[in-house]
Amino acid sequence: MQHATGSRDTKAAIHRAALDLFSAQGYEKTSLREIAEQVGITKASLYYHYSSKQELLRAIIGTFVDDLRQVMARAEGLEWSREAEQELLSAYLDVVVKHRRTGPTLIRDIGAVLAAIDEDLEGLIATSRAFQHWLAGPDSTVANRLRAAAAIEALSSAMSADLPPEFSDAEIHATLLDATTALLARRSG
Amino acid sequence: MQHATGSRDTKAAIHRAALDLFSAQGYEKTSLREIAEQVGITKASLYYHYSSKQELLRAIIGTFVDDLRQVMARAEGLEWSREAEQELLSAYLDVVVKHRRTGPTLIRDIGAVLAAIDEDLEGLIATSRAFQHWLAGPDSTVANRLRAAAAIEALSSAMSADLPPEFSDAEIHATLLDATTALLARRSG
DNA sequence: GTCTATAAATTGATAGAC
DNA sequence: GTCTATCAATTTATAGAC
Repeated sequence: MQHATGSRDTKAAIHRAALDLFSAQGYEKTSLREIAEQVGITKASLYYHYSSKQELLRAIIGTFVDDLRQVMARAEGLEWSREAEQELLSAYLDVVVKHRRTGPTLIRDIGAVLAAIDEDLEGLIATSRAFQHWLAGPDSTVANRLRAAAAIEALSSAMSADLPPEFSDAEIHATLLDATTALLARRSG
Repeated sequence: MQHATGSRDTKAAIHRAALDLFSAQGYEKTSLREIAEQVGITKASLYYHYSSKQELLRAIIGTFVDDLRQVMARAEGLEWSREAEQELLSAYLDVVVKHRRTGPTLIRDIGAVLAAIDEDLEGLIATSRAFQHWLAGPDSTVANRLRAAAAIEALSSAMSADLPPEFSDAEIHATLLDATTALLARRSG
């Protein structure tokens, strides 16, 4: 151990405190003073580890948005089939389950998140709409697009529902894939 | 017309601008300067119509949270049955569909909303958890509670999905009730 | 690596003229 | 009803000592 109480611990403690506070109060409403206070250091020390509030948010979000975007982008130009749909739903669930602890921050402060990671917002919205359209199936009526939107919302319950720790990621995955498939089976056309 | 360009118009314009900006950026990130600018008046004039930022938020939210709480509270002490479930899901959908235009603000800034309406947060969370537990059905396993959470998320897609105006409230209601029922039919036990 | 001190900007809100 | 002017508080961020 080179760092008994060294910089790694402090940096990790800041990360943890920020995740807790962002999840509980939201990004905008949480000040760096508050984070520093919880860690037991001053604001200035916090700036030694993270050069800005946005960089702290970036460290928390990690690759969540990019992972999600990549999965949705796989629908572009892909012909719809039940098999392809199962594959994409499963991949989407993999991402959501993997990052589910940072989910509340992502959902609640999507604006701040997108500003922080400097994603192409227009492109992301377009990709999201295209994915929803694809998930509506071969007959993409308004009702079927609404069912697709409901399905995507249902998948995101992996982030919002607080589940006991003994319920594994695999069980969450299987339960929500099954539930979403049943929902989508109601598509008409 | 007693008020050609009178106070009613300005107050309504403030309401509209605030709803737009809160929905697009969130409550915390939107300043009163920004709202006043969009309306074409000064902050001071805004304060003539609304005595605080919280009161402006209250005017936008209206009875949404209270309506939702009342529906969820109906599950307390009610024995579960398919018929009762359909009734409560339908009532829940009525509320969500009715208030769907203010949905984004409600979801994104739930903390600010609760602070503004001074609801009993503890009680609301308890009611929400109890409703989810009830919706899990007679065999309330962890998996079934997750399915219930997914169902509730699916219902809220009435707020997030942007649908063409010719798609009626009744159609949204019917589509989501059907989809959610199919999802819940996957409950085990 | 952490501190004190402070800068620079923005915010919600108020006083008072017109 | 709307304005100008301003207040008090808070925020993100930086400078420089230790």
